[in-house]
Amino acid sequence: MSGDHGRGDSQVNSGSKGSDTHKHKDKHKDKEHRHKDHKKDKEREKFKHSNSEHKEHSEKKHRDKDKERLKHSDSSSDKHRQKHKDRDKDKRREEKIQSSHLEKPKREKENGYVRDRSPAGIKSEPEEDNGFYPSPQHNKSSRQEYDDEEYEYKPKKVKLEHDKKAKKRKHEYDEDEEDEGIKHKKKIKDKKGTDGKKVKKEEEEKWKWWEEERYTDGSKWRFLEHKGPVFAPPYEPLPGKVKFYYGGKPMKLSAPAEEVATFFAKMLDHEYTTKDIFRKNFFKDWRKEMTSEEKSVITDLNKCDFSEMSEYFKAQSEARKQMSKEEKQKIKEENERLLQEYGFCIMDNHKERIGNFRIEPPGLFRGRGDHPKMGMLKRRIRPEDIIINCSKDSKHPKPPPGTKWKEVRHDNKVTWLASWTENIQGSIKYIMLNPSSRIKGEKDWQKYETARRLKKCVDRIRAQYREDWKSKEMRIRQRAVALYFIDKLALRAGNEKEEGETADTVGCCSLRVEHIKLYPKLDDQEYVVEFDFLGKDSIRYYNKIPVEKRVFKNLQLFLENKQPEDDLFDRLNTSILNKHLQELMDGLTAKVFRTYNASITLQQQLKELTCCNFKPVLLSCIPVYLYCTDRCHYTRVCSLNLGEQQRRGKLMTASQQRSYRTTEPTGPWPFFATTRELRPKHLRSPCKIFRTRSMRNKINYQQPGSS
DNA sequence: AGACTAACTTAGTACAATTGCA
DNA sequence: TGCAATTGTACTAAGTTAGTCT
Repeated sequence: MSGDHGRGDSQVNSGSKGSDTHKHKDKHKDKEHRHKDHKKDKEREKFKHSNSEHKEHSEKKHRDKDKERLKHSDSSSDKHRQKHKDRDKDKRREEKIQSSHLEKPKREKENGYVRDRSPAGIKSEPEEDNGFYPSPQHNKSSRQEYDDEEYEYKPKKVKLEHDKKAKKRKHEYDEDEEDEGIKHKKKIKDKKGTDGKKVKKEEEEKWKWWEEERYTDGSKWRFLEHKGPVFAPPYEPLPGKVKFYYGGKPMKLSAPAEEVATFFAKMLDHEYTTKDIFRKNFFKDWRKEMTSEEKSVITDLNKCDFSEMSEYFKAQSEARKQMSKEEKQKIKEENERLLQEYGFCIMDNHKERIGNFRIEPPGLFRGRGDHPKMGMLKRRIRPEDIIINCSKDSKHPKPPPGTKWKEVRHDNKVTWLASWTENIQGSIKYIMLNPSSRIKGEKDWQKYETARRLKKCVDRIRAQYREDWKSKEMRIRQRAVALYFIDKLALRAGNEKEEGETADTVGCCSLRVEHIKLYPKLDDQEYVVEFDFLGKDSIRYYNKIPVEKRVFKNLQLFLENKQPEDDLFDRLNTSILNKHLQELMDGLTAKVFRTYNASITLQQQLKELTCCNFKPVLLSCIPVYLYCTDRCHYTRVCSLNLGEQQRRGKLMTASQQRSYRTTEPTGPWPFFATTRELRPKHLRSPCKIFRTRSMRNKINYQQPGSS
């Protein structure tokens, strides 16, 4: 059964152009009407029966009226559509920014992997808080055997060392630093000197975190020390000769206004700056930075001439390209120095690479698709905005002289090192570790393990949702059809989004009537559903796919008496769906289907397409695409980021190894091959494996069947 | 039950670095 | 060997999920 689930999807990158066709005619007028945040009604009614009461929601009157007419929603349950749109967002954001995060103990859910609960709760007092992982060298015995049937992570033995002195830690840190820092440089040298032995030795020294046990108490670490983030360099005013003109006349701007103007000038060649929303948002925010005189003069963006600024930046970037080798080397060294100083942290007793240790610099917000906030000013983040997370007994990072952190906290239930609240959407941004870190790798591993468990019960789950297509209850039918789409078409869950805050994109649960078309017959196929919507990142999803008759009939039912802007699945949301999935399998959520189906597809395709008896595990950052000639579509099967060192040395980090595990049990460990090793001789003709990004771009623009 | 949102994963884009071809 | 094409990496936007509060 699993075999017949071909992904018939095709993504067509349409950008904002595509989205135009998706706009509702009366989008603004009717904002209220089709706001996606309205909550679905309490679901009580039986599909057939309906004597339920009609809840009144005055704001939704029109819509509710329509709903009332729905044959199938007879029972009453009009959607409960509570609006909160009109809330004062700014106020909320303000509050959000001001309110400090509360440290709440959270129950760690391990997706069902770790069932044991270690009694070793973690203590927060420095004297008692110095548990270190047993070092890998001394922990060989804890090596995990891979067993498909009963694979489980074992709980990490939590060794608590009392009173680990800062001195000792410092010592280890230094040692580590020396170790890693020198190692890194050495490695490069060795590479150059083709000294294979040393490299090999270093490979062996790599920390095999996956052979160790994991925390089971929900804590993510015992000890965390880092140097804090690197801030964006301060604004450097333009040289006097570079002028801004307003209405043809040169005008000297105040530094804050000039800085924001340079953000615009730097984007002048970009299509963004021609978009009305972008210009409007930019101008509004820019004016906030102006002095009152500037504000009184500069009233029309069209009269602003940034071209001299723009030319200046172009010249600068040109000059950068033309720099001498020495100069370039100097910059490289400086970057390396910053990386060495701020790019690593000590988590438990290992030095780990930080993913993004630089704070996002100020600039203009570039949303994707038709984002209502594009062009808004992303403000400069100051130390006062930053919450630092580290262990109490670590050497806390120092804020830049004369500044303070917003807060220093010690929450080992989370993985981030620093966070701040961003001003565009009011969301929180984090500084976290690199994918090669233990903490990311474990999570990744766990993800694939969950997918592997799904493999064991996917037949049951599919049988179940097929059965549910016949349910008496509308909500169950909707749930079952949605799940079928998620499984068959690899659609995303599709959360509801707050209108006006983001681009109008949807996923499965948030599909609207206008996003599908039903064709009882199309060409020589029956029961064809045509999907046309903007998904994540406003990438257009366009697909025509034949579905089973029952699904088709259900869809017809769901569409009855609905307006184009109404929800297709009006009795469903991601929360309902995921709760259901959780009951079907521990740890199962909608996204697991994507992981599972991508993995199984990769595996099947490799099996089908390769003729050597080996399991290639793709080892480079090159995205690999498999072309399924029978279905006329391409599937992106994988890509990953491999660090420079690994790439050069052809080493694979643990997390990368995990990333490439597919749902099939791999035995002790698969034979690894890189994409480069996946040569034509390994392939069955006439299959095609594409590995280039340029190919991906071609693929993305390709309509299904048009190849 | 729904609103809110913290925390984390996924994924596109820009540009730097590297490769490969004439 | 020089330049165009391709690939790698950093950055950060846009998702998902689950916990908590009302």
